[in-house]
Amino acid sequence: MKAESPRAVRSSLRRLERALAGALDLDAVCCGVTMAQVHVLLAVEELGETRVTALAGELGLDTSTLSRTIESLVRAGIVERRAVPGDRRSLNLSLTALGRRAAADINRQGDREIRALFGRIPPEKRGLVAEAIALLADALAPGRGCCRPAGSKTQAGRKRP
Amino acid sequence: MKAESPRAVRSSLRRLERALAGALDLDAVCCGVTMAQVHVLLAVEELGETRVTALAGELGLDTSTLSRTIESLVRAGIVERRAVPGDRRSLNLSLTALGRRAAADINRQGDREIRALFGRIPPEKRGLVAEAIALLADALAPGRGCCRPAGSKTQAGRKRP
DNA sequence: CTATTATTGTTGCATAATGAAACTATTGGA
DNA sequence: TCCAATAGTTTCATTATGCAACAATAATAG
Repeated sequence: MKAESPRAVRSSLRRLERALAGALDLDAVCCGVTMAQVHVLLAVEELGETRVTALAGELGLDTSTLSRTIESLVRAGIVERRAVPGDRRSLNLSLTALGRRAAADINRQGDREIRALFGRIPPEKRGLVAEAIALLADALAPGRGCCRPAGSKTQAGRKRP
Repeated sequence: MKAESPRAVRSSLRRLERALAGALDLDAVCCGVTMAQVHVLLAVEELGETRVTALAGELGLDTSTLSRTIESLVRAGIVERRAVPGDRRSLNLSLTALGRRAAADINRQGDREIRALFGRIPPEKRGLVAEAIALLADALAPGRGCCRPAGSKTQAGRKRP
């Protein structure tokens, strides 16, 4: 089977998917925040000031999911919601001082893990892997959304008239 | 920032993680089974006859989680549990005819998506990306398990004497 | 200017996925 | 025989998530 046969690639991608969830996230989960919180926290750090809607687009999540995750980060004193002068519906999101410290901790820890990870990759392949990760992430990011699981017997959400 | 700086790599890996969950899984989710079911289904297909315990190790999941997912696949007529002659505790897992058809469908669909994905990657980079995926999956697979989220206020599980 | 429509974020409901501990049945020694 | 190890299942709690309904506000049509 050729190395880049779709089948082999998919098999590796599935392993990758599982391993990423269990490796990247857990680093941070150990630091007192959950997976979802880390994603949001670091996204806010990268984007600077944002809104719930922008963040939802960035992370590919529903605004309701984001709203709740942000609420938890606000309660934890990590994220700050500030009113936007011109529009009373919108809220600007930003990291608090505590949030910036948390981000720094998570980044330190995460960077360590990445170095450990790359330590398990042959030196002459490291550049290649780093480049491929970026290429893959770019190629995957655009296509999103498809349909919902068919296992659902009942529909979620309300139906009140 | 150098392309292979830990920070840049992590950023891409986070995007990759999200995108993978939203792309790979959803293919299959569209086919009437859930994410978790697809992982198990394809793992059983790849491994041939297995047990719950072996599968749990392979996928990095708890046996209780696997047990439930398998139960659902059995109810769906996709997986078969057969007694093992020498040991009445163990059960051999295998795909039914329906399961093999489901796997074939999922694989066809998945392969299409991989080809589409690679279509969005410059031709001269495709071999590199395929190789890197395998390298990464291998480097990530070993290290597993760490600790649990700190958000949990109460402990799960029973405490009955 | 008012009525309608769109946008922003939140809340209620349902579901999927998951781990840990307790439990059941069975097996293999000491 | 009695006890420890093993295989799988069940119970409970929790995180993460989406959809639909909602409230408040803004923007636009008439």
